[in-house]
Amino acid sequence: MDETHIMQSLVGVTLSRAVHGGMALAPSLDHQGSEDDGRKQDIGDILHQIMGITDQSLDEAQAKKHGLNCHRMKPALFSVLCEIKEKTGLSIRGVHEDEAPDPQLMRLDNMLLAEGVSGPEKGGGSAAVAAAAAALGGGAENSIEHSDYRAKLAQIRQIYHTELEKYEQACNEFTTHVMNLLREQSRTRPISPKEIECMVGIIHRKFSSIQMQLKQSTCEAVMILRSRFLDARRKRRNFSKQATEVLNEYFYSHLSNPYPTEEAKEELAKKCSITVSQVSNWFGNKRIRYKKNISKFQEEANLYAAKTAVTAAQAVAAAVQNSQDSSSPATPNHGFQLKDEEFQLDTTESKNNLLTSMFTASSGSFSLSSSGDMFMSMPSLNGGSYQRMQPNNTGQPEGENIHGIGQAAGYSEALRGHPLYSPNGLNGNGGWHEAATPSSVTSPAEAAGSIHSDTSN
DNA sequence: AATCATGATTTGCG
DNA sequence: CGCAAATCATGATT
Repeated sequence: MDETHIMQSLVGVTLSRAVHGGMALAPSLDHQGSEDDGRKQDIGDILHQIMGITDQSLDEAQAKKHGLNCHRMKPALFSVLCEIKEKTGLSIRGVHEDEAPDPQLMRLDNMLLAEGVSGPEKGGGSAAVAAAAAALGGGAENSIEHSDYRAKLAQIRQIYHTELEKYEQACNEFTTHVMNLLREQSRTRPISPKEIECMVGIIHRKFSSIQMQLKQSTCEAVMILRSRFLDARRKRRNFSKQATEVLNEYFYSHLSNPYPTEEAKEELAKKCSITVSQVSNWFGNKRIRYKKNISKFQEEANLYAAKTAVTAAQAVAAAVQNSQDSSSPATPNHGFQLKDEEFQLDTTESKNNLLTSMFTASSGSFSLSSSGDMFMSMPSLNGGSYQRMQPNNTGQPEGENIHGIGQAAGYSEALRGHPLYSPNGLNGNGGWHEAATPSSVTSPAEAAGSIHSDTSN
């Protein structure tokens, strides 16, 4: 509106100046199409005419202007204009000196900074990417997505900066032009420096609103990019083998109560480089799918139970130093061969210590309330935190104690197949294990027995 | 391409 | 809010 008007006059001024200053327009158009002389002649004629008109009108305008400036009534007119202006008092009207920070703009700025779009060239960006990666879970396997994400982010950043610079430049240019124009006009009408300042302020505000739009759309683009890359559902990745291993180990060793506490979830999440909610998801899925048909998971259960058992057995062996048994030379892992994986005893140390103390303290039966969870709770260093009694399974702990040997019952819960329960799940009351498989499990039962005897003696 | 496996989400309950 | 169950959606396998 106003600006366009100003712009037009501004263009007029600059053009007239350029022409008046002796800049020839002809040369730039002269050297094209040199083959057709007649036509060139025509063009030349037209050009001459145009130039003539321009010169003429310019001179005319200039003369008029000069005449006006030199008119004897001019000072009087000027003073009248000043008076009117002062009376109407529209000189410094609506000057927003307060420079409102605009919370929304601040928000956008902060976000862009956090996303690494603005701010330091690479540092912030990679940090944001790293955070995104952490949220996504998984360590090294999704580095491809990282680079993809980073590339796209860099692209956005590039566009953002280019546009921002363009706006900045355009703003400055325009401001300069307007200021020149106003200064020029101040000779014929009263314009105070304050007014020029005000005008500049208006221009800046206009441009900053455009900038905000840019920031807004950039933010939007980043959000879309983020959601696209972080929406795990769209790009589902299987957990790493090791993570599944850890989770399964926990699950099967806590089969009687596979509900990890918040702390346990955090621990598992850390171990598996996944998020806590992913751990929760995993256990949710696992529980439901295990329960749905246990037979399908029997093999897996045996495997992990065996693994735990052997792990424990090894630990026990190490602790006891084959001092007291020797009564059962049968090979400990007879019934279940560990397939291929080796299990890391990263916490063997603590386990050994604990087992040692257990054994040295008492060789009899341990009346630990939830011995079933014992062996897995050991490595977690915070011992009892995993033990959460399920109100429904009232019969369980005692049952294990009936067994007499806490350790054996502990790590071979799955192996035993819960012989103490009625086959078809005595608890239809909604508790875990209402459909526990009967002792069908079994084949490794002897193995459990062997270990049992191993350790108990 | 069918099918299964599996992680994530939605829905409904207490 | 945490869970179970149903469901969706994608990855892997055949």
